Amino acid sequence: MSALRKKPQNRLRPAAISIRDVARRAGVSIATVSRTVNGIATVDPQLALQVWRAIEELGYLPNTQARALVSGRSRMLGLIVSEITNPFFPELVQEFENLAVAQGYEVLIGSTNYETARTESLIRRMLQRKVDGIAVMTFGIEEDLVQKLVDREFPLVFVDAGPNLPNIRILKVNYGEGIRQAVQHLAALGHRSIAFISGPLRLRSAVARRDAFVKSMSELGLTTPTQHIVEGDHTMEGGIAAMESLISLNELPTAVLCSNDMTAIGALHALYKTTHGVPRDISVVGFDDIHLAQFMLPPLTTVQMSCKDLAVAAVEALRAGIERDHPKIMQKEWPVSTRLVVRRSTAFPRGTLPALVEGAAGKRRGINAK
Amino acid sequence: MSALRKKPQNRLRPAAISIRDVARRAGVSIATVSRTVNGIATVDPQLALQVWRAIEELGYLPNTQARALVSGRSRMLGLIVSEITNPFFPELVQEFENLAVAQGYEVLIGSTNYETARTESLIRRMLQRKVDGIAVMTFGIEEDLVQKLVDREFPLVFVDAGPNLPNIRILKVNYGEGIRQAVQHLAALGHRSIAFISGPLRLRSAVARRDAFVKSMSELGLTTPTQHIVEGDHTMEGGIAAMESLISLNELPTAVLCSNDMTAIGALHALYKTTHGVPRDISVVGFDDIHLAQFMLPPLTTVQMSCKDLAVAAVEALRAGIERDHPKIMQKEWPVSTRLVVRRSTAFPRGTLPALVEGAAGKRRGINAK
DNA sequence: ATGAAAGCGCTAACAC
DNA sequence: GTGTTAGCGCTTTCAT
Repeated sequence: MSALRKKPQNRLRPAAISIRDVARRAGVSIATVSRTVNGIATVDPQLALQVWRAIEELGYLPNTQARALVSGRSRMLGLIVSEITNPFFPELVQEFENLAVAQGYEVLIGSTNYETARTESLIRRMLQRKVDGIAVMTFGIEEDLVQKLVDREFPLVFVDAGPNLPNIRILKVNYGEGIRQAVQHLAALGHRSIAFISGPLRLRSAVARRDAFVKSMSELGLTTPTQHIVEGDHTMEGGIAAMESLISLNELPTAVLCSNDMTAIGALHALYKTTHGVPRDISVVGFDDIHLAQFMLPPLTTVQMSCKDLAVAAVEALRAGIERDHPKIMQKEWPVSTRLVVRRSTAFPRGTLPALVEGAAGKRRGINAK
Repeated sequence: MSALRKKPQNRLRPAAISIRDVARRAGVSIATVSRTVNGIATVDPQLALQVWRAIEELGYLPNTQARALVSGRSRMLGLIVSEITNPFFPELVQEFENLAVAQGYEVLIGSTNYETARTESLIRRMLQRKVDGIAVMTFGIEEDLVQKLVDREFPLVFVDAGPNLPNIRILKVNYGEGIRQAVQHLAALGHRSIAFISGPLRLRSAVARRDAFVKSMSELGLTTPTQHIVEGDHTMEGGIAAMESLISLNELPTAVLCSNDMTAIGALHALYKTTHGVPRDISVVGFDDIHLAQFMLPPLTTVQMSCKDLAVAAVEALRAGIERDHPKIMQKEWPVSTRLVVRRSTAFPRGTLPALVEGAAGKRRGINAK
């Protein structure tokens, strides 16, 4: 009874159809099956046909694990985002995934929730699953966590900034572009007192957005008092808190630019609660242009950062790091542009002539118009 | 030069630290390393210590692919959702992922976008990656796609309905509960003419929600004319269209219950565009209670279906199908409850005495109050 | 053009 | 209690 026993069958599920079954059925060796499946040109067309038929009949699916084990490549990409529940990220995930799948990659997603421990375990898990590369789209990450990844000489993509190393590629978002358009739009309407609700300032991308705002303002000869730059945290709750602190000020701004759309939605909500009208009393501008933005009340004027562009750049940059024959293998920086989308949450400032005329004509209505 | 060559090094990245390196460093066999890593009790504590130290020093991470190959289990769970960009799903994904990771599983996510071809490729990819089980949380899926999965005798979880087979577990959402509360809440406020915007009716869960509404209405002796039940598609755009068709009717309802929150947000938007006030003219109720719901203008009254509960049930039901020694291995149906959350988008119907009193007192403000 | 065989990193049976 | 060893399913030499 001992010499005959071959397969111990201690596995939990019955073994699936394997390459050997196909080979037997097609009357060829497993090498030929492998070659056929991988589209190696030297296989006799006749044999290839037999193999494909056998595959069809048996419903064979190559075992990805085994393939990965022998090839050293998993064809999986890691995608790390800040918070999957921030609507911007699902949109990004969707685009990223579509592109990755089209290139034959699977995507492992993880959100850091801004927690270091969580991020660490995320990275360890992805490393262990042998992803071929990781895109860190958190718009900022703590430095020593970066180190963990960098040490592995492993294809990586960061947004905005990252160590200058051969395996690292950076997506350079041109915040200036869109934010300048936003500031100029507000200035053209007549706004002079424009506040800014930033993201969490330990994230470099949040700093970059704030700096772009300050720069655009000074280009127009406008300054922003310190108390008109409030730190938020890129959530609706943070937007509410920041807007409330702005409202409590003696000098209320006539417009507020937010570091992302969730913050802007929170600001809208805070204004609603305190019976301030948007855009009648205060104009609000967001950043990201999430799908939801156009459905806000009023529809949100916002700076669009295209998820599609971001995802395309991320996937291509990763592939450039992974695939030996990628055309842009040497490209380190991948540009992403931004632009303003004007909707209904911005208008002439309160008390100005155009605003009064508009108000009388009743053409533009903010919410809470009393 | 031929007899000596061992490692062909044709792989793309240098081979990582393997179990053999650890064994060598710790001066033990690879079996001992394996036992140590897997927490097998029979290992000598002294040796175990040496092994752990070696692991530490080398930064060894066990290769998940190899583990999966030999054990026949990948410790990956598939999670299929309808649309990752519908905010309900990221919340679900988040909860699901947290639970799965806590149990040592990784999650492969896919959204069908209601496309059959996409769903098919999704299923094939997950099968090929050898996930240990799949939770299909699309709230309805086409029957022959189900078949593809069912045939594989593979742990599966569906929502609401699915084939009665040993490997399949069903999450039974108690729609009646929350929807009855919603209808009774509206009826208590004095609403008699309540419309319903459904989801896409080819999805069984959408039908279940509509039926729960009709049943709750008839329990109160209320009927809903056919034209007051409009089919949406669980998107904001669909909610807008459905609400607009409702508005164009001769007999405008005083309240609208929606099959999900996105539909309700669309409805809010449509009402805003046509200068109808919420809740002054029309009360709106959503379903799901996504995080965003409380930040809508006005904050949305909605039926909460807890993501957490849903995720807990899904992960546990999957584990019951995967793990031989799971306590609830025989449980086929996993209940999930729903309940009403009252916010500001519902009020007394227009023209009724309480509404007039409220209006005069100015206590409750809807948007667009003119 | 095809097949035989080595071996990817690991687990588990078996021998000691 | 520990080591030796046989595969898991596949790709890729190497020999034919």
